[in-house]
Amino acid sequence: MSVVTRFAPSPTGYLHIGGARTALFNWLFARHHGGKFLLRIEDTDRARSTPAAIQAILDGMRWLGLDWDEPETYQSARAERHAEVAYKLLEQGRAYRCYASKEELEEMRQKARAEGRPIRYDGRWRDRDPAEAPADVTPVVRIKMPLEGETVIEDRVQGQVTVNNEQLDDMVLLRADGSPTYMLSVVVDDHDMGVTHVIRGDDHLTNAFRQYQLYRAMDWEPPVFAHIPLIHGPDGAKMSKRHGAVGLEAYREQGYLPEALRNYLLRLGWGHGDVEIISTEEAVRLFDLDGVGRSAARFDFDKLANFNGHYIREAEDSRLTEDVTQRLESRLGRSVTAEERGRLLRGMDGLKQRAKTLVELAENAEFYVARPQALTPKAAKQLDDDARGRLARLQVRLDGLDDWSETAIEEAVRRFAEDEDLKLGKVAQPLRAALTGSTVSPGIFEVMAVLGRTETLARLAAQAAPAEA
RNA sequence: GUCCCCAUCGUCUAGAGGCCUAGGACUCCGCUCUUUCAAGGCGGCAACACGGGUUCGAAUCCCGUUGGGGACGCCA
Repeated sequence: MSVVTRFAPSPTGYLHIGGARTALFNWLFARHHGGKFLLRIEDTDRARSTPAAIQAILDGMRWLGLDWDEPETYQSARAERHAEVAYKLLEQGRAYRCYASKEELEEMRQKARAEGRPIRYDGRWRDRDPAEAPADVTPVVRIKMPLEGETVIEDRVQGQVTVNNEQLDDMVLLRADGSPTYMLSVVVDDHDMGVTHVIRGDDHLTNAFRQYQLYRAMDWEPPVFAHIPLIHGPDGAKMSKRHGAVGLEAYREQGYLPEALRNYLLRLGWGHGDVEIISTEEAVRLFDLDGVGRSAARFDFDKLANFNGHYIREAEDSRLTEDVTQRLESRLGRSVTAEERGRLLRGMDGLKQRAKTLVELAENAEFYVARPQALTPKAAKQLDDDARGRLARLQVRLDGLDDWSETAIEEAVRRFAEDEDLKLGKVAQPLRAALTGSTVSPGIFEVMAVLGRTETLARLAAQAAPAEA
């Protein structure tokens, strides 16, 4: 049997981090087994689903590199088929019309809560004669759940999970307006789409019992269920706005690389021995449900940042330059010239060793594009009168340098330091401050080479003491 | 309240009865390299929630307690 998995987000918010991981696991599982990965938008909540949210999901999936195999399905387009299934159940006597009003149901719940009883529909119309139906209530269709026995699910992650059938009430399949409920829709869609493995968040575990019974009522073979634990925020509570990034696009803006997020998300709740850094190709090869843990995981931005730094270091300079250029342009409010872009590209290798996010990378790269406006406090400290005098003398030396290669520059500066009987740091730090406006940067000789002779000398002149008398 | 699930360093995890004086990664702290900062290398702090069993032997199996999470909609 070929594997078919699916990711079925509801477009009521945005694609959040938990959803992204669920999507990733489904994608990996399908790819690992050479099966299909499908995307289904559960937009049946007409009131809350928005086009913007659908777009955010699609964009997020693409950005994360999770490609789906067929055009995505929109659940709302399949309402007729869902209803058809419900009517069939009705014909077979496996479902019935319920005329209980909303007020009546609310009262039922209140009472149950007050008496400390389970909050469930009591099946009052299950065997009642439809002739008794009130004329002013349009009925809903409810499924007849088994009254006794138990429902057992062999969950691929949680193991054997059992519930007493008394716990399962007769859920609504079709609303009064004839539209299908989520419970009906998922089951019908998963069945019709040929989904073999339902991999989803833990929060659906109790739904699985109900859905399992629906499959049985239709005489369909239930899929394999795998309920993966939820992701919590650093404080142990459910991930929410308070925890910073909400939608996937926020992670993108904050400068995380998709491959880094993929790797990090993979390691949240899945393990394979001691390996931490796992390329996507490797992940496809190694991933299986056996490695999925059963307890909830907390999201740790520090570790994500660490992974991100790793992938930034591994990324192509041209790709990083492209991204950084865009970030700098919006930061500077002007376009980056070809020459400046060339500096970014040449300086990228040195730059990328020192950044954990693309935002940081762009910040650190800014001096290559724009002359430092204000010195950082520490940099200002480096440029005392002594240092400025030193720079002036160095400037003269550099001015006469024919070969502007990194090695030639280094040689010249080192010799200068020797001649002045100074440690290299005494020359390098003021130099760094003058050239970058900061005390932190890539290797200073590399910076000089990348900046070029003209620009370097110009920046030096701006900070050096006026020529000695 | 009822039901379901979970429980190893601060965090993510390895561990499927003896290999565990519990391993790795992130964080933090030293040292090292060094023109700064990173990265790297070396070292350090730090955990089997608790109580009962089962067994020659339990982090690993069973039961309970505690703690955490989730679900109880004509939302998905």
